[in-house]
This record gives sequence, C-alpha cells and structure tokens, in this order.
Amino acid sequence: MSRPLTKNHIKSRIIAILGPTASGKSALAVCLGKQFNGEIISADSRQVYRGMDLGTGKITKQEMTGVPHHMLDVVSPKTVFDVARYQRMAHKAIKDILKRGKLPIVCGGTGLYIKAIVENPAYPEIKPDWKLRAHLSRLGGTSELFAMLKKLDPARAKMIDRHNPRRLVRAIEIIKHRVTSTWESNSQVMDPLYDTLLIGVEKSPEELKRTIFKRLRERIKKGMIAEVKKLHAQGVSWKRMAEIGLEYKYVALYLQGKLTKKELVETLNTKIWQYARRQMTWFRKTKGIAWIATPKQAEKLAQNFMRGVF
RNA sequence: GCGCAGGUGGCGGAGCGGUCAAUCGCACUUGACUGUAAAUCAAGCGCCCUUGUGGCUACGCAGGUUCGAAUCCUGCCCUGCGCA
Repeated sequence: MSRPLTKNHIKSRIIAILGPTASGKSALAVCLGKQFNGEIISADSRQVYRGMDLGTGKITKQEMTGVPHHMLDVVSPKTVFDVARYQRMAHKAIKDILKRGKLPIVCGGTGLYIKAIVENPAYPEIKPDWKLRAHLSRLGGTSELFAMLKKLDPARAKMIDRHNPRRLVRAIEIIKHRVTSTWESNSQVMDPLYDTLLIGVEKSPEELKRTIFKRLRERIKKGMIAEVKKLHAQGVSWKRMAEIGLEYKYVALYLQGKLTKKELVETLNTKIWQYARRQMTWFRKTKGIAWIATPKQAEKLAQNFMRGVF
C-alpha cells in the first residue's frame, strides 16, 4: 500500500466529531455539514452493517436532510468488519469528498476507527485468519496462548495483555504469517494525512444517563425488537448478535426467552451506560480534543478552523 | 396459633466452630486496547491509616457456651411456605 507524501504540501482540513453514545453527535454533524458544505463519514463500528438501524441509532434519510453520508450500510451483518477495512474505505471516501471540493466530517463513537483515520496508523498487512483463530480458541486458555506467543515473539509478549484472548490470538496470527520480522520491526507507524479539528461532545453523566434511557425506550417503541427478529430470520445467528453486542445481544436473549421484557430494558440500559463510560476512557487519553457543550461552540471552532485561525 | 425453612456486604448468593472483612456473580469506580473495539481484557470495591504478617466495626437484635462463633445454645424481632 503506497502512502501519499504529506511532508511537503499542506494537508487537507477535515473535522472529526466524537463523543459517547447518545451525546448528539449525528445532529451536530449534519448541522456543520450544511454550514460548511460538508459530507459525513460515519465512524461507527456497527452502523456499517446493513439492516442494523434502530439498534445502532443510525441516522435516517430524513434526518440527513440532504447531507450525504458515507460508511453506513457498507457490509452485511453476517460478515465481520474490521478497522483496517474501515481505514481503507474511509480514506477513499474522504479523498473523493475533497476532490469534489467539499469538507469531510468524520462523526462517530468508535474511538479506534476515528484514530484509524485521524492518526492513520499503519496496520500490518496480515488479514484475519479465521481458521487459525478457530484453532487457537479451541486450544485452551490464555495462559497457553501466552506461552505460545512468548516462544514465537518474545518482544510482543513482553508488552501484551496476557489475559486478553483477542490480543493474544491476533499477535500469534501476525507472527505466524510473518516468518522473518518480529514485533519490534513492525511497530505501528503513524502518518496523519489530514489537518484535523477534533470536536468532542461533552455531556454530564447524569444527562447522559437520562438520554440513554429515554432513547432506549424510544427505540423499543419504534420497533427495535422486530428489527432483530427480522435479522435473525434473514440468517444472522444469535451468536453473531451477541458479538455485535448491546441492543442486538440483549434483544436476542429476550427473543430466545432468556430475559423478560423488564430484565431486557434494565440490563440493556446499564450495559449501554457502561459502554458510554468505556468510550469516555478512550477519548480521555486522546490528545487535542476540543470539548464543547453546545452546537454554537462547535460552529465557532469550525469557523476558526476553516479560516486557519487558532 | 402450631409446623417447617430462612434472615450474611448496594443486590443475588456461598460459608455452617478457628487460616473470614467473609468463595462467587451482578452493580459500582478506575484503567488497558497495534485488523472482531457496542468487542475483548485488567485492577479496586466495610471503615481508618501513606505504609503493614496494621487498627477498628461487622454476618437480624439481645444474651450465653467456648481459648476462639457468621458458624453451637437461649430468648426476642422479621420474612416465606405448609397446617390450622
């Protein structure tokens, strides 16, 4: 994969809007999109899936009010999407938007995906090897995986979270497919392609909790349960739903009779809140975010940014 | 009223004489994150003290037995089920 040279020319400006779930990012993005002749690139790891709408809080055609959106409905929920794929597709979309002289506005709550396009880390060119992954997961516990990695790639083993099967499996996958080099020779290279304004939507915990609960009830009323039922009828397994998480996971449990309606609402509500907190701990360490409390503040920031004033 | 079962940390639920501030799950708090990221994983979680093979208060309430009790005995209060 070749990387554009960025050193000797001025980088294109883009805006990125982030924040925890239910903080009101989408509406703000559309608002800025209109004002600055922009197009939205979603940075949401679940909104990429076709048919997952209500459960992911995907923006509707009406709500877009003419502002084009990208990276929505790009893949079937039966296939597993990933950051590297997201990175490639999003870059392509951004390039295209810029070529047309419009402003790309990245918007979403998946911190990793935002990082993928803003900081632009180079991911190793090793695709998921599902056969190997299945084999490794059948192997036994994490201690076994860790021992294996330690033998194959001591440098990586030193850094890794030895209890995390996902990380362990991927690390083994990388080293197995790369005979010569080691982890250290492959450390992540960051190469930002754009000059990015990072806007974080700030919400107090109390307000966030309120909005999450309110939004959850609305989603149920709008037919979220039927949506999950329909996806299942179309062949999305319960197991896959559990992997997708949150609304899909818990509604699936409800549809299987493993939760009552009341339990569904209660646990889902707390799980979404826990997710919002996880998002916040990710964003907290992200450098350079301008946290705003009102759309007005965001507009102001965007204006200055577009004029090149800081 | 009688019989049986039971009252343990925010909740559920172990423990049934010592190694119990009390297994475990949930919730809560903090954090990690190099192609599954709404996923996956870690730490903390009675109170006090910076610390520790530290101090204090705790297993419904009040007493008792014992070197020692969440665990045994007595009384009381409360809850569930059964019989009246």
